Amino acid sequence: MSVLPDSFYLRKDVTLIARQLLGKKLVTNILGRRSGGIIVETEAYSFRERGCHAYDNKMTSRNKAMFEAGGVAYVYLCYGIHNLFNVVTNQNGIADAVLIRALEPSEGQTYMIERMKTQSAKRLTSGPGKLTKALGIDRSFNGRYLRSDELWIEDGIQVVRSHIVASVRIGIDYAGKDALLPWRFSINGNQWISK
DNA sequence: TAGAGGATTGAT
DNA sequence: TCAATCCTCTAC
Repeated sequence: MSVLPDSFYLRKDVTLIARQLLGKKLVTNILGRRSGGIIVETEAYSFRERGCHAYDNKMTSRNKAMFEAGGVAYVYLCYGIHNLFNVVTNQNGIADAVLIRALEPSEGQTYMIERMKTQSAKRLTSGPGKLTKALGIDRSFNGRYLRSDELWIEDGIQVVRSHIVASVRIGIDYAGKDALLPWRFSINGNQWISK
């Protein structure tokens, strides 16, 4: 297993990176409690379209991590309840990011069950707000380097192109015609995709 | 500085 | 279908 290099994130095509993140493994190691899973669902966001927090290059205190050079995390609070985890991409000053929407757990399920306060190993990480909770990711990870000791993404499984499904993104009706962009990517038939 | 609303989720 | 829940952004 090898941790993804900065060059993976620094590329300009955010939808290509969103596709290539499928099959990669997101891992946290918090206080020695290591857990992680294979990425099975992503969404691309770019400053060029209205679905993005940094649309039109507008920087705020919330989204400023998106303007960093690719290879850091952008974590923010949604609906006052859920932490959502994004991978920042592209060069410094260009606000593109990929939202990680679902994982297939591959290690540390015991810790995930504990964090989720559930008895069941089912659907632990099948949604953007759930996977952050299961992995222990909160807003203290905002701006964190993705090759750090507590958080990283490494090589996982190969996903062939024909198994990748593109569809419209979730919950951005306010984005007008940009809401119709097919920038949500998932692994066809995977059990862990969000509903 | 007040008010509206959100890249969600789980219970009803 | 709806409430939970609070931060962020916008308008005044």
